[in-house]
Amino acid sequence: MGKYNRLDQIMDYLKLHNLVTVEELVIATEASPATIRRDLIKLDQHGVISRTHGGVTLNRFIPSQPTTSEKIHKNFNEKQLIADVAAKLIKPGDSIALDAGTTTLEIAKRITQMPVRVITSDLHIALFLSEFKQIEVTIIGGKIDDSSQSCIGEHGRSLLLQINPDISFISCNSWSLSKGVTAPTEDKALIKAGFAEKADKVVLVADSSKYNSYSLFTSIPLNRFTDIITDNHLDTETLQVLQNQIFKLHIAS
Amino acid sequence: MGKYNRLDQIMDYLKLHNLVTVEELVIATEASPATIRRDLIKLDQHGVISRTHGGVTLNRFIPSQPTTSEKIHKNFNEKQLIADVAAKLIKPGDSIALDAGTTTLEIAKRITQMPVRVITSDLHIALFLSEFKQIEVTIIGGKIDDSSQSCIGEHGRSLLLQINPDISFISCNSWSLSKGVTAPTEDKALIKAGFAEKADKVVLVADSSKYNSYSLFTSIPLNRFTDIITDNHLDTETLQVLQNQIFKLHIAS
DNA sequence: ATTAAAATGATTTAATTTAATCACTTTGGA
DNA sequence: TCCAAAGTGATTAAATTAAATCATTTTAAT
Repeated sequence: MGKYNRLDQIMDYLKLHNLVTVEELVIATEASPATIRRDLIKLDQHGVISRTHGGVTLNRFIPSQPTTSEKIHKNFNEKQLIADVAAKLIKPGDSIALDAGTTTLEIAKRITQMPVRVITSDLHIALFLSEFKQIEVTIIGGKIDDSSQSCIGEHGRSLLLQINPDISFISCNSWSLSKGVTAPTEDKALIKAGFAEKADKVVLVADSSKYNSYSLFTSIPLNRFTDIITDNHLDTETLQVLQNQIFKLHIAS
Repeated sequence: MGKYNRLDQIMDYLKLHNLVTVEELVIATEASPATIRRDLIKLDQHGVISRTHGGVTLNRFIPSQPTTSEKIHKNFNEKQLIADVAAKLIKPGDSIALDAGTTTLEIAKRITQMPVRVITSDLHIALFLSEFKQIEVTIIGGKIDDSSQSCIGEHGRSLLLQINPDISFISCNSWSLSKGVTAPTEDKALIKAGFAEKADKVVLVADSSKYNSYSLFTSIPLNRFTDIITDNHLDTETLQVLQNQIFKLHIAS
């Protein structure tokens, strides 16, 4: 075979096979076990796979104890803390909307034992939560955006505009007081805005490292939110400004 | 912890954790390694998990070499053969619709390297295919049915009625000449019917073991199909009858 | 063409996991 | 209450995997 590079070969094999042994990969790639192990160490460091003594899997975004690389790269702890605070806002019986993202996935992991109704644009969240009987899951539908593996487009947005959740949790890659929550594409911005449209409480979950950056499309002005949950790394100046806004500011720590 | 039975505890832990070691489960359940291994053997025999030397994962329906129990329980080989035939009907550039199910998932696994557009109601298929760059994926959206982890309801159906795929692949749990394709709930029947509505080719993929059984709701009459793909275990009498119908009968073997 | 650097493969050793066995405990009738 | 059966835990031996080391091959630049 060996038509393209071995790391891609390994990744493709993992995409097709769930749980895999080193030996399987040796056969699939026609490389030696030593080489495979070296490759797996690399992939592990990138955080895309999980390893145990005899097994390898693709990380399907359900990891709870994150790989070391994940901890380093993506301020994991802050997201955990933010999700803790967010989950406390949820009561049994609530209808909640979950935007796509890793922080909202963390929220999802905290409500598995609670009877709630969830609407989401995120395939991982939908699939994950659908395994728990107490939870009724709705996915908004539409074209799948590769990078986030979530739904975009008018079809899904129209559903968001028909539904009135108790709480809507919105994540973002960039937010600021002047430009609000912004998104890199119009599609994503429209979906995010949809999440903010009909909910009783509209909650932003965003770590401080994303504050004061922005993308091309403004999605939601900050004064649309009823609550903003972030971590304790904002400087005191910004903190004071944000505390005097219409929304309630929660500092997770 | 130990409030409910250990097997459920293990399953819940697996739902949350992707790749797991025996030792982790020992800690989570407060049982001995020996007991955990005995439990894992049971779960493996039921086909719900995969094991290697040091690792355990939940089967997330992407297995390619199935567990032995799967082979026995669910006429796996027939589905493979049917999917082989089905995949051959697909050309690069096609728009195809995939109903929810394991047979259609097998079809999905055969088109990962082909540039096609896919619309589906199945969360597993959507998530799986969204990992491949060549493929544009759309999910119909709506409430998630627990048992099949696929979308049901009017919202998704409305999208199906707006779209005109080249080929629609429909699976089923029961089919017969007199009652057509039937489904256990009205919701599921309506979605299946939606898949048959606008497609150029409408293809039934169904193994012979499901022939001449039926559920409560008729979804699609057989004469709506342009092609039916099944295995070679139909008796000669039925075979003759089915060969003289309006659809083209493919026997996978 | 030559050489240094990187990547790979093979071998041996160490670490880890599993399987098998047996003793002990719990459970559900008689 | 007693007993049999099933389930559980601990121990040891066997099997499997990973890590470390070194020789070999490939690669890329001069």
